[in-house]
Amino acid sequence: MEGAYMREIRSVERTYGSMNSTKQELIAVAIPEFGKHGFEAVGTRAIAEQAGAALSAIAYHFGSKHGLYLACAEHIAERLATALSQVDYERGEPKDKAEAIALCKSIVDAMCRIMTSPESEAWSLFIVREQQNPTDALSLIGKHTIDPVFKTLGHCIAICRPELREDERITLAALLFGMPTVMRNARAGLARQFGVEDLEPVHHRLFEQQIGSLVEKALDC
Amino acid sequence: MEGAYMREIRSVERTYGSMNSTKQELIAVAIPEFGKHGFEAVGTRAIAEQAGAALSAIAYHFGSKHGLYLACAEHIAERLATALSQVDYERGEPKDKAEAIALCKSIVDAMCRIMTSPESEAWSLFIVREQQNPTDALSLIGKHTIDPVFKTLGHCIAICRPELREDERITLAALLFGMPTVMRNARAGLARQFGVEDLEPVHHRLFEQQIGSLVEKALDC
DNA sequence: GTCTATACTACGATAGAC
DNA sequence: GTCTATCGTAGTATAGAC
Repeated sequence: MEGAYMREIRSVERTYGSMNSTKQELIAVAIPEFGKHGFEAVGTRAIAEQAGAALSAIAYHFGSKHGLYLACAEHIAERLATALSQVDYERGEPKDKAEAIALCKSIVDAMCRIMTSPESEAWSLFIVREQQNPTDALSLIGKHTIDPVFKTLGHCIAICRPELREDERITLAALLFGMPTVMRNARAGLARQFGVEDLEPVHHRLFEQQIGSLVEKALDC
Repeated sequence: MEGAYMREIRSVERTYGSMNSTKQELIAVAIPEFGKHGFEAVGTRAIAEQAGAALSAIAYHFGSKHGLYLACAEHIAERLATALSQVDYERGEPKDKAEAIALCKSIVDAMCRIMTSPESEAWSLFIVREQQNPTDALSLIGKHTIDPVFKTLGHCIAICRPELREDERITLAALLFGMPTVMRNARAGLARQFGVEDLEPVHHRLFEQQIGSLVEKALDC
């Protein structure tokens, strides 16, 4: 569907930059940097240089370093929303236990993929870091995308484990939802346990399997 | 047991400083600051001021800001080791499945307590943060205290779930061990779900319960 | 062992030329 | 829209008095 013409346009955009290429380049560079080292640890000069832009470009496009950070957060929130919405809408309301379990597994699976896919590696780090010490707007933005999924998870748990109170359901939902983040947060420690430099796709698969079976056990009581 | 004499000594120590009171005060101030805001975000001037010491005291006692950070890590590693060793040694080798499950639960419970106790709140934040982007010496120090516990966990899992391969056991151990950290890492998001400003002891108890039952389900297949 | 004073570097933000 | 140049502030580190 994509002819040579469009490919050329895109190539030109990449090479010489049109529209807001600097703006987008700054965001593209900043996300992995903020994710890896944290907001304060990253300097505006380093970001600008890596993006091939002048220091003042940050102030021009985003007002301040913090503005750039927020722009990164918004960019990630959009991507995350689309990644999670795929799961939500391909299935209807779960009617019985089996459907509820399947839906939960697909949600947790989606989280696993988000946390492990190399494409999204940069911003999964960003999210985890921000989740740990939430700043103003970002937590609000992020929650707009996470809340509906969380609600669905709670609904499924209510179907599978009707004996649980609401606060117990919330707690369980948080645990299931949070498990995929364990492999992100404890990454360095885990790599040591496996005797490798860094986690590989094989280990991600192992995690997905174990998490999946744990979700089943948690719901099929 | 503490007479006026000792109280006076202590008062003198506080006021004029003897031995290494400034040194210890600097560590005591730095741990929660580094934990809350991260290494780069915390200023040496702020730490010194809060500790009632001069800026140069940091350079004198620890060589540099990074030296202070390492000293904090060592201090925490000691405390963590004692907190976890209580669990390890009060029980012998687990001989049957029931004993293994009980030992696992006590380990995970200990982690929960470490993650939630107000006393250790400051350094649980520090640990989680460091675990996320590990720096030189600290990860080595921390692992010396965590590895034995992790090994015990793997041993218990081998007893309960003999059908699992070694890499699967490691994965499961990491998940069980990591669950208590979920409530730390996702703290802000969780508080929103519960509709409170910050997590309260009630919520911590809820987590401990749900985690406990999840551990049982994971092992009692 | 702890303080004051200071040198040096790097940061974020801004002004103004093109 | 992007650059260069510069301002004020803050961080680390050191020298020297007490």
